Amino acid sequence: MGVTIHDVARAAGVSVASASRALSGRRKVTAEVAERVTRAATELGYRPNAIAKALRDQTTGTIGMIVPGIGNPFFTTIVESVEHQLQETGHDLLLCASLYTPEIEARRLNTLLARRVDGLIISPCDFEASAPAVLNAARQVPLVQVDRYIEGGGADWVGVDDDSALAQAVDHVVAGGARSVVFVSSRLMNSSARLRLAGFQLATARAGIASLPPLLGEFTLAWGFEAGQALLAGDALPDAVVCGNDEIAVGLLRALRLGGVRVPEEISVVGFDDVGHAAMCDPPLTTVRQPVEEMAAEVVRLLNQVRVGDPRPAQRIAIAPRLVVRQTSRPVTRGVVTAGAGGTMTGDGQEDKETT
Amino acid sequence: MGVTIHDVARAAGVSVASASRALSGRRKVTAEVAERVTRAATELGYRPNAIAKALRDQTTGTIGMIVPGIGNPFFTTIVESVEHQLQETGHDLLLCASLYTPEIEARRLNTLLARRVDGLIISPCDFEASAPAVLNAARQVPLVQVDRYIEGGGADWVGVDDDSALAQAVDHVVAGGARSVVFVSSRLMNSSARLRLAGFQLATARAGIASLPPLLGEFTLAWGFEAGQALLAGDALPDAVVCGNDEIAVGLLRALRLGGVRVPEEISVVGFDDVGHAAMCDPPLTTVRQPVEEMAAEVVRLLNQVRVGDPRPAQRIAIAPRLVVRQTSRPVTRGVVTAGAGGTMTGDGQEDKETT
DNA sequence: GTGAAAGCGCTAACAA
DNA sequence: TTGTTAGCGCTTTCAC
Repeated sequence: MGVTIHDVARAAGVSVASASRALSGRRKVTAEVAERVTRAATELGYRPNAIAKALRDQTTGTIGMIVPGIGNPFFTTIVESVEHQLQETGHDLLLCASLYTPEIEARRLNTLLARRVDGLIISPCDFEASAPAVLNAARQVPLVQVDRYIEGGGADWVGVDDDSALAQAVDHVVAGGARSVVFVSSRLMNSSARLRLAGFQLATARAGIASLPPLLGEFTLAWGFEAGQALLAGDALPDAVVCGNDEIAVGLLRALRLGGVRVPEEISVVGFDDVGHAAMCDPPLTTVRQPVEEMAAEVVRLLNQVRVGDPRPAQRIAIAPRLVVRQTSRPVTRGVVTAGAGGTMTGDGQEDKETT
Repeated sequence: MGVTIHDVARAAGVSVASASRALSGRRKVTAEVAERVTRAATELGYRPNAIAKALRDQTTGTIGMIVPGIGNPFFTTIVESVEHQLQETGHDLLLCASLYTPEIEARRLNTLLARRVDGLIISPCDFEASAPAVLNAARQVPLVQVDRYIEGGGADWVGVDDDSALAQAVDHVVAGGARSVVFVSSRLMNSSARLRLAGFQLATARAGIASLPPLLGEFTLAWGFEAGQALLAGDALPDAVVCGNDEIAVGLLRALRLGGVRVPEEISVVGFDDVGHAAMCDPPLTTVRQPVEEMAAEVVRLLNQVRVGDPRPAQRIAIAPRLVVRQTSRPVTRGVVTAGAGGTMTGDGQEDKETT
């Protein structure tokens, strides 16, 4: 390291100001100077020091993002989409994981703030415990929550319309003949878990069917597997299971398979997210697809629009998801029209039937 | 933003130097001063500016990491492990994805270098095309490659011993009675694809069995599915398939299932990586587990030991992996001892049998 | 033990 | 158009 703009200026026989102007191209210099400077720069292997520029400009060209865990495919998808959206604005992404721990989350928030990120995107791990640190951060820098959010509505949020999602899932299994449905999801320490359970209960009530006690653990394969075993150990299987995410659904499917239960003949299973593996598990998973790319676009849009200290009310943007019908749910027996629900078996996701 | 150390110093009635000393605690100040400064800092909500500190110290406390794609679960696992290892050293991770594109990779490398990361961890997406940018970066800052590497051996590398891995996989299916084996993997634009194919060919030659022409596409579910269909369309199924990663294996399994082929009765399938889903697919996948945490530890160790400009030879560290036998491969019929290979069906990964 | 001041690399006033 | 210079916030000599 070590060749600075001074070195370039000296080599080109001009002042640092001219070198800076030539390099940035944002101010007029003679073609001659421009030429000499650029050549000197490449010859010396000059690399602009983004740190110095950031200190001078009071802006880093950096957006910080904190998600609970990068192991969860839903979060990696949303990270990818955000990164994709950020390309447009020329910002770099500083990604952190909170490991589902409010303390680590708060620490990450602090280091990102210390690094003077221009904006913050976060999916807070805990509905309550994450609140102080998130609100404090929102006071310093534009901040948008995605997917999960903190209590009190003090900061902007973009996510999925969980009520709509669960209504679609429940209505679908009911249309397939289910009369008893159980919800398998995460414990209620985060907003997603809360909203989805609430949406589920609303949907079952409206459909007039039995809502059995929910099984709440974690958003993981392991918990799905465990919950499946618990179901098998119970007196009678429900007609359908709706899951809080796809990981749970896949684990549950595995447990049911081991228990010799046929899906969807004996029981329907619906997931949530539509991660990559959903179309490749066996049978391919019927699930609610999150509109990840749209969510990411909204997040970035909101981030650019936020002004710290501006007392405008917090925005809340809930995007409607779409049910993707595959083969873990029984075909519709009445009411809803679903083209070719009993049709050919495909696993490549190309011929998924989607409700409209 | 905006409260600086000057503000703190003024509020505490001391000089900025004393404030700095008190805050960092790295130099002596009277208890009285320390107390006044810390109180002023908290009262004003002072946040040290890491950018200014970095400029002054010529070190950012930051490690840059570039992987081909964050959607591939193997890379997310290694990222998590690296992040975990970095906790110890107090460094933050700046994560980027190259999206499997050398041009994007080179750009990421440049912005990371501009941000003056203290070190670089990279899994170069292309064996050849990635080389110039990676070598150039290695000249500026400590750099360690992980998993994939560039041609010519010009930079340190930590990865898995692919020869050992493929030998274990091939020997295992051969021990189960396979006489013809096909390798399904990625095209040879990256080192992993090359090494694994080479390891496969070596292993089949040594085992004295038929090595059919490999099927090379991408490290994705979709390619695995497609390759499976190709296999089904062929004249005769091989006795076994060894895959370049687990994604391929899962996609392939799906295609075989749709084609009505029973695994492992009619054909054995072995994956590579042992990502989370491997234990939960159907049947649970026999695969070679990458020693990810050890790899991450080695990477970080190497990174701390690298000195730019130091002409020591490039290190190459290949860690031996371990075969995890689950249920996509036929039980051993002769030779190798594998405890309980015909035993109970479990899917939770707790009772996986591992070769020793 | 404390304070004044230099300087990290850069850009934008301000002058010329 | 070009050069000189101040200053972003911080830490660390160097005097005292």
